[in-house]
Amino acid sequence: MGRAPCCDKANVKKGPWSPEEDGKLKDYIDKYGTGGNWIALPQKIGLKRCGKSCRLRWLNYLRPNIKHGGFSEEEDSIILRLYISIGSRWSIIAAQLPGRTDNDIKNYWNTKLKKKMLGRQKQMNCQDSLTDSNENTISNNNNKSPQILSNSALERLQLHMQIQNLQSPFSSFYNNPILWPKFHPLLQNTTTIPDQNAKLASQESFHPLGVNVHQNNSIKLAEINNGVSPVYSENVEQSLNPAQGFHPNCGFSQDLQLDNGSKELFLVSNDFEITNSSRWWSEEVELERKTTSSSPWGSASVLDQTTEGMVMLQDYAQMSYHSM
DNA sequence: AATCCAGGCAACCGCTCCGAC
DNA sequence: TGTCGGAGCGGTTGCCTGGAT
Repeated sequence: MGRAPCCDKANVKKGPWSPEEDGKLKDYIDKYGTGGNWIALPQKIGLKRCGKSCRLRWLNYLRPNIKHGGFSEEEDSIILRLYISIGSRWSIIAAQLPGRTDNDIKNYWNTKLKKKMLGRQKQMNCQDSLTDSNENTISNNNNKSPQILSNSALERLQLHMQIQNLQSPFSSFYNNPILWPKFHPLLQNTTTIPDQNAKLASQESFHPLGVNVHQNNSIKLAEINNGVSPVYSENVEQSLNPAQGFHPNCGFSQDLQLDNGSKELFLVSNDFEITNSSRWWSEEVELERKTTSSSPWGSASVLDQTTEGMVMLQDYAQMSYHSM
């Protein structure tokens, strides 16, 4: 038995907003605010729109100081680093970019930035298949059978495979579905765990990388954000709270240490050499990386590529349970 | 000039969260 | 403590536009 719809679908207008509708909505909110009830708002104004639609229109388009398009390199790097760190939490990412909306950032990532970062993906897959046919059997199977996974899952899996390259000394170890069947992307669907807590609990025991990541190069997430201001907001802090669904310990409880006392998130990185075959970002980005004194990921030189990979893999672990 | 196709983006859908009762 | 309903979020859809053929 589903929920009652939030509005009368039959009598609600859909599709693009007209300038008149925009004007009505903006004028009303400028004068009276939203009144804390989006559902009732369209009736007050006389708009034949769903309240949710009004809210979306206001937040994404009519709200003052909204910026559209023209993302700067700095914004690119912030988006990239946050996506790697926390995944597709667009609202949290948007909170770090004044004037940007979550929808804008989401669209920008899906249409441009992601492609930029995955630019070398195909080429690298070809190289990998020549050098390590055994290890890439699963990857090749994915390429041949995209229907097995959704496009997004496949894409994340491809990113994941790149991270495995980053962790090359152990990749064949933890990529082995026999050793880690519960967490293998192609096998995890065969594992039935009744509730999310059980999934999270089971992930806590997954430490394939724990054997080599404990070194002393701690960084503060705040420093990732160009050292200007803490990258986390109250929302981020909330999202990092296991009770709120984000589990910082997903597979990496010893790598991610949440210090609630100081309200700073510490990540632990390790050092290793970046080679062409282990690089997952595009040629374009790599060129920039080599030609600039600071990291192309922004001024956060403390965020080495290893950390990028580590946190992205953690994020992948998150994705895994969401897709189950 | 007409058609096709891919990219970009606004908007919708359905789900979860969370506060009020 | 449980239920209800609004708010918020992320994924997805579908339309529009511009470039290629």
